[in-house]
Amino acid sequence: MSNTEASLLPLIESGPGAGTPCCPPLTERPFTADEAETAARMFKALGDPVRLRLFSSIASHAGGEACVCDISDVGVSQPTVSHHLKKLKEAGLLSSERRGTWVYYRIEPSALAAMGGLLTAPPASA
Amino acid sequence: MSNTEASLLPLIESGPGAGTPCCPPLTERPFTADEAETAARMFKALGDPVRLRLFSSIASHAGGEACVCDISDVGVSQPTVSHHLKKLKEAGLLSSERRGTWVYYRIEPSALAAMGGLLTAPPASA
DNA sequence: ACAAGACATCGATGAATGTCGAATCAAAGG
DNA sequence: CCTTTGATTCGACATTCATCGATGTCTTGT
Repeated sequence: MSNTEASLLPLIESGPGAGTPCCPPLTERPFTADEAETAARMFKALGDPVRLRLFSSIASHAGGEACVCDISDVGVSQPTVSHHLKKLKEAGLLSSERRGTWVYYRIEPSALAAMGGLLTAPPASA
Repeated sequence: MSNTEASLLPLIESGPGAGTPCCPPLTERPFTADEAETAARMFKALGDPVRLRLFSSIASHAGGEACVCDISDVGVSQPTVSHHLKKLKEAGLLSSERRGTWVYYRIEPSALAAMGGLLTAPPASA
């Protein structure tokens, strides 16, 4: 009931205005403090080996989604897996949905695109 | 343990074989433990607001390089700036060179490309 | 109603991290 | 040689983080 996650600002807008990433490419101009704060949250979310394996497992799964039971074999305990999935969800990289007994996690494509946009840097055109 | 950094594996090959990134795209298949360990180091390096501002400042600077004195205005002390630049260098994202009084840091383009490659994910083709 | 399975939350703990001031090193100039 | 300026290293500290076992919640099947 405690909707703690509602207080977290979404890193990627999912409603109208979607497709407008949080920040320009890293090479375009120096980031402001706010932009850096926002973008760093996403990078930090993927800056852990366990989270990266979980994310990769889900992303490469059929349909871009997977149930927890299918990706829990990453060498850490079940509560730890749950903890990391929560972190990825809070960073806006995943969304979850319960279907019967199982909970399915799904990749948030816009977040993936936003991070790719930060690193896509063709400065030759300028 | 004097040469601590020498024990760190390079994240990006800079000799022959350059252009072969450390890992496939995140969406291609589940990462192995080793791949996750390698890729997570790069993401973690950019997972700090100060480091992200420093990196962005250098990347957007003319010539893709900048001296420390030009990018030290990020709200933290100068030793802290030096500390973060060292971290970025250890992650393979920057290289440094002393020219007279000043030290210049430069973006490592292959590292930027490698990270972009991880996030470049057109799963629609499958 | 009860038991079992899947997943989340809680509380604790050891390790890693970001930050600073002081000290140190390196180059340039008087 | 000594001082000044730019940058790194050192030592210390507070905070954050990853991890675990125990417990709680939700759903299904008996």
